[in-house]
Amino acid sequence: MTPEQLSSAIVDVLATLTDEGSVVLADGVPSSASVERPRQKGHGDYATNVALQLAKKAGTNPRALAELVAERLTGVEGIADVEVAGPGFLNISVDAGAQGVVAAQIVAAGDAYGSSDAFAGEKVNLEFVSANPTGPIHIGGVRWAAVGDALGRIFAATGAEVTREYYFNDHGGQIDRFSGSLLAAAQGRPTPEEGYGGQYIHDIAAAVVAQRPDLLSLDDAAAQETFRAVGVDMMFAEIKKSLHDFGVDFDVYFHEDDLHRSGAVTRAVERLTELGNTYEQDGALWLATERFGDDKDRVVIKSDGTGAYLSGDLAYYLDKRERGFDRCLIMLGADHHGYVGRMNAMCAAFGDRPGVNLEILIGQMVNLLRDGQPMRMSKRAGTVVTIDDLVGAIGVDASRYALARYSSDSNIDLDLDLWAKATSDNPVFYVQYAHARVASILRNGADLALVADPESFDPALLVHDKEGELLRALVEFPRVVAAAAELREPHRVARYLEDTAGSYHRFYDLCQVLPQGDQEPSDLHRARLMLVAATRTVLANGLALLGVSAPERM
RNA sequence: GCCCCCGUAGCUCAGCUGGACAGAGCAGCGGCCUUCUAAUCCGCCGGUCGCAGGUUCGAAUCCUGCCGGGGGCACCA
Repeated sequence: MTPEQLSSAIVDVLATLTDEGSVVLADGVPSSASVERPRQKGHGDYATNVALQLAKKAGTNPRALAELVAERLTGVEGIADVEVAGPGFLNISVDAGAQGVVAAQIVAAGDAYGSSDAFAGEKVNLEFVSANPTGPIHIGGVRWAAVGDALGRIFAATGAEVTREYYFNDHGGQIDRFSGSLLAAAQGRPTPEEGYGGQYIHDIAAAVVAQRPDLLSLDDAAAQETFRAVGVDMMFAEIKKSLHDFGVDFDVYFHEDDLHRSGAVTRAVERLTELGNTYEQDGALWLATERFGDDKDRVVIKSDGTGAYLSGDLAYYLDKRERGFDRCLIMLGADHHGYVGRMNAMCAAFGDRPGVNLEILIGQMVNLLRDGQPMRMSKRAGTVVTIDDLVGAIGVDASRYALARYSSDSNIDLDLDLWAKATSDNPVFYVQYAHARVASILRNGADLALVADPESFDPALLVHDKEGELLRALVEFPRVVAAAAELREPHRVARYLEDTAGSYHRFYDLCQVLPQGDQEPSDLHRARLMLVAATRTVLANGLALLGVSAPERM
């Protein structure tokens, strides 16, 4: 018996009561009832507040309505007990057998367990990281690499068709500053004002020179052009490799420069002009974003005739829509939150719906702590912490887990010393250890010729407190995944896994799974083995959604 | 000045989109290993949910105003 089944059982009872006239609901019978795991022990396996929510519409008091529902619900198969409590809660206890059968269902579903069709048929475009190719990816970009990729996996699990995109800003002035910095480094001059410093600039400059030895005999303009052409590609290859090593690969690397060269920018601007949303002033072309909720109007074509940064975004958005994406999500750091207003306004100016067709997610800043002290970062001094630094310090699994474990709304302080530890302080180890323990039992069981077998599985034997607790945790998984997709909050999966790992560890502590010594395997051993196998399915599937490995041994 | 995010136990954070006496991990104190991996488990200690109003049968959760922290307010990208 799952919470979903319980919900429809409650709805059925309400329908029956309505049909026979003992209850009259103003808005009719709801399509579902909220079913939750109570926090408090002694409040049953599940609790629902339907009576509290419907009492007013039924023109009665909550407890009276609850009593009516409880009476009918008690007779439903699989439900062991129903109590009315407090102001009108229904506390429901489920039959061990009805609860236990889900273990076999989870094992049968395997990799697909947790998936749903909540977003079936939707084409979702996820744009994230999109760091400028002027340096390695720093810590802020890494947060989105972890969170964005996890979100992509979660969306895919809910049936969406997901495309991951990286917008490659290879058009504007920062590329000039980058190539200028390479040239200066190659010539042994100091980093130009507004340029990029750091060891990587020297490394790339040297690599470019090695590839093009003739370079230094060219005049500065030609040399810089070569540094641009070759250096940007090298930088980009390095970024791609770092991301790949991090377990993140994009389906599309979109070049801003292409939008300008192909005329896509011109077309997008023309479209907005046809819609009456642009005007000329001071020699520039403006987009009237203020009428769509932005603070003020924005320049699209600068007075020198070149496109402002926004012009690329316009064209890029239009391009995504023309490629058939219903939902375009863009993930940005908090330092870009000023963009949200104009981007949403731009979306509306095209006649689309902001928040639906275009959704901008803002992630707050990440600080790193070492020895309890914040690490100072400076782009000019080249003391930026990069993706490779982070992975080098704590590894891919801990990096991804640590970054995906917190709400993106919070700025976070990551203690590198903690996340590097292989101890229980470190949440990723807690979860992975649970998986390793599961794997170990399954291995040992196999040695005894014991496997989780649906034929011999008797779910009614799983009557222990900790078995029930674990089963109820496992059953939550699909709801958690769906909520994580709906709310764009991958951290819910991580928190859920910690909770479930805890339930497993407690079960493990009190319930012996395998026969000991010369003991003959009993049906209880087999039933518990099925529960363990189901736990493996959930932990492995959950970790996979976060892009974190599920080790067989630790 | 305006905009966005945050403010919950000593620390780091959850809190199922308003529900029952506020949760977890760590830190502190105290327990359990001849038995499936003790990186686990159990108990104790610990909170005016920043402050003040409001909405509600019910508020950490919604609204308003303050206070504190972080990040932004270019014809840069």
